Amino acid sequence: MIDEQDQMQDRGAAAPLPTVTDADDAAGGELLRLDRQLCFALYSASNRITRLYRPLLDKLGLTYPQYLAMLVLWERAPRTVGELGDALDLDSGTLTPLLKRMEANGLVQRRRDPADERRVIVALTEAGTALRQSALSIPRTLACHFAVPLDEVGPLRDRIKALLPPDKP
Amino acid sequence: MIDEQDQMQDRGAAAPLPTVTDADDAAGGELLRLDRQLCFALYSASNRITRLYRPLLDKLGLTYPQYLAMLVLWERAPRTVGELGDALDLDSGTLTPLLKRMEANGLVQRRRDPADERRVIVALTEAGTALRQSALSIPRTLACHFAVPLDEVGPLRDRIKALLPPDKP
DNA sequence: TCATATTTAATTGTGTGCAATATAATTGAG
DNA sequence: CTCAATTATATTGCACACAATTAAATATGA
Repeated sequence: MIDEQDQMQDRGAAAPLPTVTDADDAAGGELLRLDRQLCFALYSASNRITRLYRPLLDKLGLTYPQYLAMLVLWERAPRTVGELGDALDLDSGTLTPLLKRMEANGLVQRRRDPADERRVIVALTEAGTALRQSALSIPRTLACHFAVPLDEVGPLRDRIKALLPPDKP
Repeated sequence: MIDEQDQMQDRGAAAPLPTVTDADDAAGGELLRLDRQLCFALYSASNRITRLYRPLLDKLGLTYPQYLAMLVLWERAPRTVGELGDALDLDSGTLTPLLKRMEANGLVQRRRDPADERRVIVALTEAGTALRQSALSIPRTLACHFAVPLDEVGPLRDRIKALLPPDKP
């Protein structure tokens, strides 16, 4: 009853979304609304987080993707470009120039693997290893910006990780 | 007891993360692990979704950010560049060239607002309006890739949207 | 009114992302 | 053993993102 009345009210008044009709809805029209997009929520949140990291990472001389690469290398180094790409889900077209910039900044060293000259081994320099100390406070600093209870961050992260299966089988 | 034994076991064996110690953990060291990063989950999921959209959007002659701009314009057009930027959380440095490419492709028209020459009004062309029909099937097609029950997509999306407050107050 | 401040886009420069392609090294079938 | 696939990385070209700056138009206040 109430629902039907509300619907008729919406039709009767000037439609805020003139392209949306019953047939349109059946075809998927209302699924095109921006506020219904999970993908836009992810895209927008990712952009926003990168902006939050920037002032912190500027002090370390890192960009956000470079910071992610350092996280991987701080866990285990040296690694090949391919291993780094697997960990970060990035290809060589992204990583090669990124790693060259990091090498120019003295954080990593790149060299061919003598055992297989196709591979390039990425190792941390002294400066790269030492930089980890300056990064220790970053996760907690950033978490202060989250408008969600801390105990919900873990479950939310795992939900997002479960959303899409790996695409390089 | 068991916890302490486990810890000592970890110490005794070759440490998989040699930089991680008690003092390090206290300082936030384990928070640097990539698999603990909410931000990387978002970053990676966003990249992956863009790759999933690409083959679908190629058929419409759109990139993923261009598709998002079209979603906004399909809901209400014309709009100014600023309104588009508010909706998408993007600035003119991103939107101006993006909209120029869309104009070159015949999807939108850009013109100065006669009432305020600072503003640029972005309107849909016939082709831009018509393209919506071809996009109707996209959300459902993409949802098939989600490894999460459909009734959890909405709550997950709202959780992500609530994570970070708007940064342009 | 008129100089100053604010607003709105555009421009510039750097750093990603990624498809497509290229190149060089290694593997493997015959 | 050899040469055609395969593998690992690099290169090229295009399209974002965004900080910083510029430029033009409008609003504002003394």
